[in-house]
Amino acid sequence: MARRRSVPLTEVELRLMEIVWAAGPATVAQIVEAIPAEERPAYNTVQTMMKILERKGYVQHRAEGRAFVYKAIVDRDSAARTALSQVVQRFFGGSPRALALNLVEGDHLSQDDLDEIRRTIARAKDEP
Amino acid sequence: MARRRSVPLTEVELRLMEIVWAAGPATVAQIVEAIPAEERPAYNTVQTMMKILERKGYVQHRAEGRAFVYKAIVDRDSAARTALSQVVQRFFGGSPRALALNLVEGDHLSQDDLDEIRRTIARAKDEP
DNA sequence: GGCTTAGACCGAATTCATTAGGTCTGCCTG
DNA sequence: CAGGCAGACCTAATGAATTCGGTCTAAGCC
Repeated sequence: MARRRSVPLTEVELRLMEIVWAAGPATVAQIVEAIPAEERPAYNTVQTMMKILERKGYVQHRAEGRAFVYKAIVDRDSAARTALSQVVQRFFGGSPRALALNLVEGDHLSQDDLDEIRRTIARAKDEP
Repeated sequence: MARRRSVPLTEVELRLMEIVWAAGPATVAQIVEAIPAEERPAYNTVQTMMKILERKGYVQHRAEGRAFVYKAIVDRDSAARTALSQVVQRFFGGSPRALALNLVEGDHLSQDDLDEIRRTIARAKDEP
């Protein structure tokens, strides 16, 4: 089995991935346009970042006319899971249970949140 | 109110913080010794990292004899909370509830885990 | 056919993380 | 008192992340 790279996404990389995840396959130009003008980086910057994201294994490109169309090959859920398990690994001894308990015990959640979680657990119990 | 820096901990930085959290205030020499010989970095490396951790606001030092004793000024729970809320912010739209539901709905948790979480929620309900 | 232009490619500059080598100084020991 | 040593300080080197400027090329236009 080949070694997975799975380098974590940095802030800017995530910003670009969000666009590709939301918009589907896109050219560099389209990605750039999707960024509000005030914070829009240079075309070349995005181009470089996409190349890095491809090296990291998050996207693939194919030539379409003269442009490259980049397509996500890691979905958002998967990236979220990776990021989350990083934290679980680093701060909760690799135990998602510890994290969940911490969430429930801390005051991150409202009573409504807790109720919904309880309902969800009850529901899950019925369909194993 | 002054602006907090709260830079996230990198992998190596966390490694050193774990030692300080576990052992309490320690000199650079003590921290170095707490690392298994096979993976032990140079004294100077640790010294530099501790200086960075101080700049980032995770530790403080006081001179004790000729050596600096570093003391954590951010506790582990706090760091965990920061790291976690990073992920919540980045991948769960800032909603801890979304994360909790994701955990419960995904197959990260065993039935036992879910039961315990439910019990914990029930318990929390009684002592608001 | 020459000009314009979009877009890929290359390389440079900056900043932070990580690792570590020298240097300097004051304390302790023979 | 000289030599050794611990430990702080400064500096450097490498590598990744970010940001772009320039260059080159091929397609389309006049």
